[in-house]
Amino acid sequence: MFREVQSTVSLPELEREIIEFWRERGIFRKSLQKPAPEGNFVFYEGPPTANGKPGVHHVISRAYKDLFPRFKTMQGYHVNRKGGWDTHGLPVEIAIEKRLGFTSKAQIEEYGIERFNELCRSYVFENIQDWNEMTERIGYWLNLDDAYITYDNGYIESTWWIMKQLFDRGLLVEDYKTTWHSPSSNTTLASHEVSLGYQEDVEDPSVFPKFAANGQDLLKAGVPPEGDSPNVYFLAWTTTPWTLGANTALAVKPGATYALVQAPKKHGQEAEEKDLYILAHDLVEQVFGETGEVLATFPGENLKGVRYEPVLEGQVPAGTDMAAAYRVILDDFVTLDDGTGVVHLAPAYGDLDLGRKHGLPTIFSVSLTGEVMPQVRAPGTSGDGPYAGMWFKDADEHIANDLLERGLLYRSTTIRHSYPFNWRDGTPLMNVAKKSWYLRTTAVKEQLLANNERINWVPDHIKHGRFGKWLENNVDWALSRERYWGAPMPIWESDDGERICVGSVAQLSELAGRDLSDLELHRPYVDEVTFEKDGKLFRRVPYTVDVWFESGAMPYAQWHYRGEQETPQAHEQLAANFPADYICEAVDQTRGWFYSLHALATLLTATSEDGEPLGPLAHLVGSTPAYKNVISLGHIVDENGEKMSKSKGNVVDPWTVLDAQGADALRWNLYSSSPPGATKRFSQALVDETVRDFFNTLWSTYYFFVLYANLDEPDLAAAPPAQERPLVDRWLAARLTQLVTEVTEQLENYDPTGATRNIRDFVVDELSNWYVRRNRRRFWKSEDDFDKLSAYASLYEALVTVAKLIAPMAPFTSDAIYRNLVLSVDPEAPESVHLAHWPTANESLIDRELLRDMATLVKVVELGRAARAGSGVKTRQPLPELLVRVPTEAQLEGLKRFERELLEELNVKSVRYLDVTADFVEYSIRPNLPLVGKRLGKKIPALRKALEEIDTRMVARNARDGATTTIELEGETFEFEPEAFLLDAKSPEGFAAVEEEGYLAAFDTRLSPELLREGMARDLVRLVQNARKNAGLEVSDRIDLGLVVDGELRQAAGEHLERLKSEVLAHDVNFGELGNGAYSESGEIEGNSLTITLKPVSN
RNA sequence: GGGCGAUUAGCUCAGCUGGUUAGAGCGCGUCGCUGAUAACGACGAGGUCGGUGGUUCAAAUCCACCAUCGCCCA
Repeated sequence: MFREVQSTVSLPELEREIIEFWRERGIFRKSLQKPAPEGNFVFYEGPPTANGKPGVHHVISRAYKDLFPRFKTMQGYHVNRKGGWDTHGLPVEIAIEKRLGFTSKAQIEEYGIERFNELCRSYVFENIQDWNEMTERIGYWLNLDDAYITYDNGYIESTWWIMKQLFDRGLLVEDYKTTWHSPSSNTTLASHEVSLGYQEDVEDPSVFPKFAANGQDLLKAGVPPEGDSPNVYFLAWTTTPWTLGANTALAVKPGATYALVQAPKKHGQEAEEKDLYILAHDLVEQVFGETGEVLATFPGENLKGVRYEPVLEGQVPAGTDMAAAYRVILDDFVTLDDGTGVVHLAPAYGDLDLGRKHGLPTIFSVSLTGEVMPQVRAPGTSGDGPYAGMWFKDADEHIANDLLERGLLYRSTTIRHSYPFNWRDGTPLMNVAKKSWYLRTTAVKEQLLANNERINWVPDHIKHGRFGKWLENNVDWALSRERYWGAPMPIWESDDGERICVGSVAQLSELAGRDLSDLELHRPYVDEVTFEKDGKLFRRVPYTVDVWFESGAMPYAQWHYRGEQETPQAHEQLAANFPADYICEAVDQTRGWFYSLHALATLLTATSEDGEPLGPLAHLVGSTPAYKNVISLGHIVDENGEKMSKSKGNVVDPWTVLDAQGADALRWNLYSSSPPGATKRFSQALVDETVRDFFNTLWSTYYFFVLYANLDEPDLAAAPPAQERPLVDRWLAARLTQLVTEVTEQLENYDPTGATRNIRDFVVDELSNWYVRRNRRRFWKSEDDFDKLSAYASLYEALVTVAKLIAPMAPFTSDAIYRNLVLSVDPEAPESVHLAHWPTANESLIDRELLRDMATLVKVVELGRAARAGSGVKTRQPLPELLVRVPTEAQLEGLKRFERELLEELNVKSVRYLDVTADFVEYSIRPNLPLVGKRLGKKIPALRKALEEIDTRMVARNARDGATTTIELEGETFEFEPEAFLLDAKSPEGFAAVEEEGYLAAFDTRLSPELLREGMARDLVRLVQNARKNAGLEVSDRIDLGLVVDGELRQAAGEHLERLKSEVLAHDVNFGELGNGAYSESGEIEGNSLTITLKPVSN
């Protein structure tokens, strides 16, 4: 009937069979083609780069990605899972540079961009085979045949189209940008390259330049003129003297107190002349020690706008308006922790954003190759300055010395701090403003925030935390890169600065006057395309585009979408696949892909306040974020909470786990061990525990069913409807229904942790260790066909439903169970669980009272087991009577429905139900705090005291009768409903009893000879069963049994002969030995020795 | 330096809007049970709920500060 099932299973082996089956029968393809009455569920694959071997962290994100498309497919959605590969970017270039032994960009150009990019192109798919194998092995269904690849011409052309849209709206502009620049190789470094090169404990100058304040302005500012000295200086502090020529402002802190101080002209020359200084009052002592005398104090605000003299001039670009320069500004970024509280600002070298904020001009002191410019000289002098051409770090000392000499430096010393260096050649970096192309995301900041409100973040704190804060502090997106292996920026420029942004190959062909449809859109080929327009020659700007822009363009570029040039079908395709219903990546993508998708979608779908389309996609899809639900995964660490890294040797290779425990166990462990956003501790041991705890239990339940169903061949189609089955079956149906409802809701809320834990508890605790254990006799013993068929049908339905519920999480095991159970009964059913429909809950099966009563039974059984253990009487020995008390009358009545289960489970002959006020039960009473706490407030301690002295039996009676109890507390009278109190029943004297929260179970342990003999009979059964097992018999084999027993034991065996025979499937029982090669073994029961002989007989 | 998150038993984790005696699984010990289960059941050992202070009749839970770890940014 069903395919035979082994009692233990090798999941990895099973999974390989299922993979083979999926492949042969094209199950994934069929899941895409099956009817989708619910429409599209859109999933976006965040593209990985296939250059390295995939690790556990890749497995985890793919496991989470896979779950929801499977779930939604079963719910009747169509889920197109287009794969994708990220191919461009600096890490690829660096890998190639490393292979070629290059340390600078010049070497790349010398080698040839064409050859270099060719190496990059082949490198990015170096490990594609490993990726594909891993993807298939873990059951990640993704359409890899039709994957998008970011280096494809079509993909690049789509990014061009997007850039043109933004350029035309004035959102793609060129401006200065602060970058970490390596003057040794004249290159901007990417942020992660910068962090590679940070060095601790670097010695740098620490100088205190003196900027002469304008006396008139000071007067106006209310700073009192003091003494004879005409010179009042702002005392600043800097570690980069080479930037002093680029100074255009000084900043002070609003709200802070500043001081006018008289102190020596130079540090360490106390006896000499004094100067007047302005600095933060809090820092006077730190700077001057005992040598400074505070003459006056005033708020920092007073200093706003005061002019001062620069100590060095710099190179002023043509057209720069210097009117705003050399004044004091106010800004909260100024700190009073170190320095002087007066900050020297050089917008060109690190303070660009502050400069913008305060409208300061940007002037320069050092070239991009690290040489000091000739314009750097003392004000009022002319000709090339004394530092012209000097390496900028070498100039520091000369500048400091000259300023000391000119009386414009109070002190020159050194400090140790961390500073970034070029990670390749160890030369210092410069923080410098360079021209760069920006995407003006700040122009749509409000829409970015508004769209974020429409996204469901898991975990939810990301929404207003990490992501929301990032959006609130949004700065324009620096888009251009001075690199080679990337999508080229489609901007062509004439010598006089006219720019054309090209939106398609067709447009470029038109401009160039030749057909470029075969043009390879990478450097260097695209650089070779120039054209003339209006008599001017246009060349492409030398930049590539930030790879994050490409990834963010994926919703459009994966279809090679190019807006207005497209057919209606192409528009439809885009609209049907945008926005995403679900995406999932690790938390580090918050400012990566999560942001790039969000920013581009917001820009492209923007509408004006009155709903007019601004972005080119607004008319298609309206204003929308790029995704509606997003899971941001925590990172994975080893079992000690440490980051996995090769150097620590704690990296777990996914294949060791996949080969030993299998993909389902790995997936299930990932989903259930902690919520998606949590940092995950991971070890193979934990996955192994998942196998033992969940999969083995599920499998043995399934094995049990198949084993007995194949013996009995029940006609499942003829089973009575669930409502008409025995109580315990109806209970199982009710719990199963609840489970379906809950799991569906949990998955719809993107809570795989809750769903997997919920299913695990049902399968292990309720299905296996309660239902099957309690009911197993019904499967192999029942003479009652109705009862037996009900049991088979109930277990069958539970197993099939569980197989469907776990299908999205454990796609292999679920399919193996489903296929055997369902297709053996109904060959017309879908051939894979992944083509089946998600279970629906029939709420009418949820019988609340039944659920409550079973819960009561379980509780009483638990207490009963504890009481039996405490009684010293072994469980096999029947006891005469069980005494039970439960908190309410309703529960008591309900429990009576399960009396048979109670008697069997606790091996007891009868049960006595105690009235809730039964005389020999003592009570203690506690307040039900959640209920009365708020009402009583400060009177709680008084109530506790009152309850110690109250007549507990009266309260118990009131509870039974539903009457209120009146208690006076501190002069005030309170009426308490029965629920206001919790009654704990105390164990009666002389009984083996256990009580908890108003439940009580007690045993009468007086044993009669009859009961003792029954206990012996059960011992006998157990020994015979053991002997059967030792003899290597099958469960269903029938035997002839020979018993050599004496005395009490002989009598016990005689009295319970029929039971013995049926329990051990004995055809015949002889009191004597069976000869002729019968299996034989000896044992002992209660001091009586015995010999068991048995041999199988044919049925 | 800033932002976000975490910190509960030896390990992995639950603990909802403050409220009964802080729980589960694994591991450990003792006992029991077993012809579906590499299981199961009972009992036990194991916790200053990261620390300090505060609010409250009542704090693992709320507030403040601090510490450690992780991620992101500077």
